[in-house]
Amino acid sequence: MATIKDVASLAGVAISTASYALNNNPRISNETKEKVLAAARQLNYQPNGIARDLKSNKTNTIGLILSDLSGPFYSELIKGIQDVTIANGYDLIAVSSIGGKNSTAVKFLKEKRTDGVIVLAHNIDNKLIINAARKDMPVVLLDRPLDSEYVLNIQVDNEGGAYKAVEHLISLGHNEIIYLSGPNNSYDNLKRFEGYKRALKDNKINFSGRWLYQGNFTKEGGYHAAKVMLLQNDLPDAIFAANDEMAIGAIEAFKQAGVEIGKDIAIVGFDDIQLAEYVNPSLTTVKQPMREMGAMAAQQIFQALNGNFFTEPILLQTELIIRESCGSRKGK
Amino acid sequence: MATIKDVASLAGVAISTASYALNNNPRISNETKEKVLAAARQLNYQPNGIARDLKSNKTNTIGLILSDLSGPFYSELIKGIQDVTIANGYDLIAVSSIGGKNSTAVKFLKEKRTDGVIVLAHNIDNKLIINAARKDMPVVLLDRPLDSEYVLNIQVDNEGGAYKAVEHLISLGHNEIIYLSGPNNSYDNLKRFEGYKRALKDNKINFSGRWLYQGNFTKEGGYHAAKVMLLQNDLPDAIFAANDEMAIGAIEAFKQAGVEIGKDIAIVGFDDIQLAEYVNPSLTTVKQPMREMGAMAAQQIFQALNGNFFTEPILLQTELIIRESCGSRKGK
DNA sequence: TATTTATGGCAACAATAAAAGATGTGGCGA
DNA sequence: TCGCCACATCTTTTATTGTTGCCATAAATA
Repeated sequence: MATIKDVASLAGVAISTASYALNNNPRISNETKEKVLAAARQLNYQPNGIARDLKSNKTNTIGLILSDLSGPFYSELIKGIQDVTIANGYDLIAVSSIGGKNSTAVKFLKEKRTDGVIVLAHNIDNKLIINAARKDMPVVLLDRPLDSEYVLNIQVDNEGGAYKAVEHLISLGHNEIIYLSGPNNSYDNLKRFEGYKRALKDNKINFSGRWLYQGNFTKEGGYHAAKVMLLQNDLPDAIFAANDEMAIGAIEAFKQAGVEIGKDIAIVGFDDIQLAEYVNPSLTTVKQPMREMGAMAAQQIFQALNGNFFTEPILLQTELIIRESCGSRKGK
Repeated sequence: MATIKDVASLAGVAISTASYALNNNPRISNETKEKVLAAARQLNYQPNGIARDLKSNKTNTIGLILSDLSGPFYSELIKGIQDVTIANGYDLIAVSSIGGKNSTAVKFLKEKRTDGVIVLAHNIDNKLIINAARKDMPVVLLDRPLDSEYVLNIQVDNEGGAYKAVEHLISLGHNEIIYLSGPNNSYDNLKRFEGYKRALKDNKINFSGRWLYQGNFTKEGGYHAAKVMLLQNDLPDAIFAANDEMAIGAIEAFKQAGVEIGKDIAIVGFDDIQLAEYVNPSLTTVKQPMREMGAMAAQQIFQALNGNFFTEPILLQTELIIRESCGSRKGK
C-alpha cells in the first residue's frame, strides 16, 4: 500500500508538500500540485484514514449502537439517522452490543472511535455512557433517561402511548385487560406499564395482579403467555401487549385454540412493526415515530458537536394505529 | 483524556514500560505492573484504539457493507456473520453504501479501516473491490461473482432455486407462468431468470415475451405489475416473482381485485423474508440459507487472514418452502 | 565475568501543520 | 545603473498525534 511518503519521493518533493498538494492547499504551486497528483495516481495512493484520524483527533463518523444489529425493528430509525449524517458529510457505522463487556459497542465507547454515538441498547450501562460522553463525543440515548453532562435524551412517550392503547380498549367496552409485559429491566416496558395502570385508574378499573403476564418482548413469550391464559380457562376481554412481537405470538396461540381475535378477545400491541399490518387479523398498535427519532438523534449530535448542548430531554409522541385485532374494524 | 504518557509519568516509569505493563508483558515485574495499573485506574486511562490500529496496522475489525443498512432482509445474515466474528475475537461493524462514491462503504474499502470486508451491495463496483482486496484485506462478495486475487465468492444458487420454484408451479399443472422481474442490473435477478427459463424449457413450455413483467424488487413494483395484468383482462395461471416483496405487492393487488390467490392464480416468491409466512395467503417461496451464508463469509475471511485463500466460488443451496399461495395446501 | 532480569530510549506507524528556510521579484536610494 | 532590502511565494524542516516493540543499558544474580 502506497503511503504519502512514496508519493512524495516519486514526485520528488517533501512529505509535507505532498500532503499540502493532496489537500489542495493554495500555497502549493499548480505545477508541484500536478506533479504530486500524478504520482499519487500512478501509485494508486489512498490516504490512510486511521493515521488521519489520529492526527486530527476526529473521525467524521457517528456510531450507532444497537443491542442486536440484526433486529428488523430499527429500519426506520436508521433511515432517519442516515438522512442527517449524510447531509452533514459524516459517516455512520452500526455496531452491536452483543457480547457485553467485550462487545464492539463497548470498545467504541471507551476508545474514542467516533465523534458521537447514538445508543439504543439496554445492555450498555449508564456508567459506561457517563464515562464515554465528552464535549467532543456527545452521546444520544434513546432507550432510557440519563441526566449527565454531554448525554442527550430523546424518548418516545411510552407512558402516553400505552395510555392511548388501553383507553382505546376501554372505550370499546373492555374491562378486564391483561398486561403482557416485557422484561422488568426494560425502561420502555416500565413506562408502558405505568401508562396502562394510569388508564385503568382514570377509568375506575382496579388493577389486579392476575392481569400481569410475562412475555419478555419475544414472540415465543407472547405465545406461551397466551397458552397459560387458555389453560386457565378464563379468557380476559382484552390484552395490551407491551410490544407487537408478543402480541403476534399471542395471536398465534389464540388462533390455534380457535379463539376469534377481535371478537372473543381484543389485542393491542406496541411499536407498529412491519408485520403488524400483515398479521391476520391485522394488529392494532401504537406507532412510534422512529424515523423522526433517528433524524432528531443525529441532529442533536451535530448541534452538540457545534457546542450547543440541548439539555432538556425530548419526548416524541406516539400514534394509535387502529386495525382489526380489537374488532373495531373487523368488517373493514 | 489521559494517554499512556500520563499513566507512565504518574507511575514514574517510561512510556514503553507502561505499555508493556498494560499489555501484561511478562518481562515487567509485578510490582511495576501494579504501579502502572493503579495509575491507569486513577486516571481512568483508556487506550486510544486509533493509535493502536495505526501502529499495529491491524484493526481487529471486519466490515459488513450493505446497500441499505436498514433493510430487514439481512437479519439472519448478520447473525451468521456475528457468530463467527465474535468467536474469533473480532469486531463487526456495518456500514451502508448509500451515497455512491462518497459513501462510508467506499471510504472503508479505500482506506484500510478494517481487516476484511463482506460485501452485499450491488452499487459497489468491481473495480473498487479489486483495488481494495489485498493479502491483509480479504473481501468476500455475496452478491455477484468476481474472479480476482484476494476476492472470495459465496453465492446462493439462484438459478437452481428459481428452477425449483418454477418446476413446482409446473407440477401443479400451471402452464402460463409470468416472470416478475427484478432490476436488470441485478445479478441475482439474472440468475433467477435463467433458472426460470431452464425450467420452462425442460418442460417443453415456450417462453413468451408477454410473460415478462418488471417489478424492480419492490413491493410497489409488484403491485403495479399485477395491476397491469389485471387491466389486460387476461390473468396468467401463475407468477414466479423474483423476490418476496414483489410477490407480496402482487398479492395485495390481486386481493383488492377479488382474485383468489392459490385458486385463481398461483404465486411463488424468492427469499423467504419474515413476512412471507404471515402474509395472507402465506407465500410459497425459495428460502436462501442466509445465516449459513453469513457464517461462511466470516469464516472465509478468517481463513484468508491466516493465509488460506479458498479460491473456488462457494454455491449454497436453496430450499423451496411450500405454503398457501400456490393452492397446494390451501386447506391446511 | 557472564548472564539474566527489569526498565528506559527511541524510532516507527501515516498523516498534518506550524514555523522556518529558500528563492525570486520589485522598489528605491545612492 | 547597481546594490540592498522588503516582501511574496513556494517548499522543507520539524514537531506532533498515542501506541508499540526493538534495542540498549543498568542492576542484580550466578
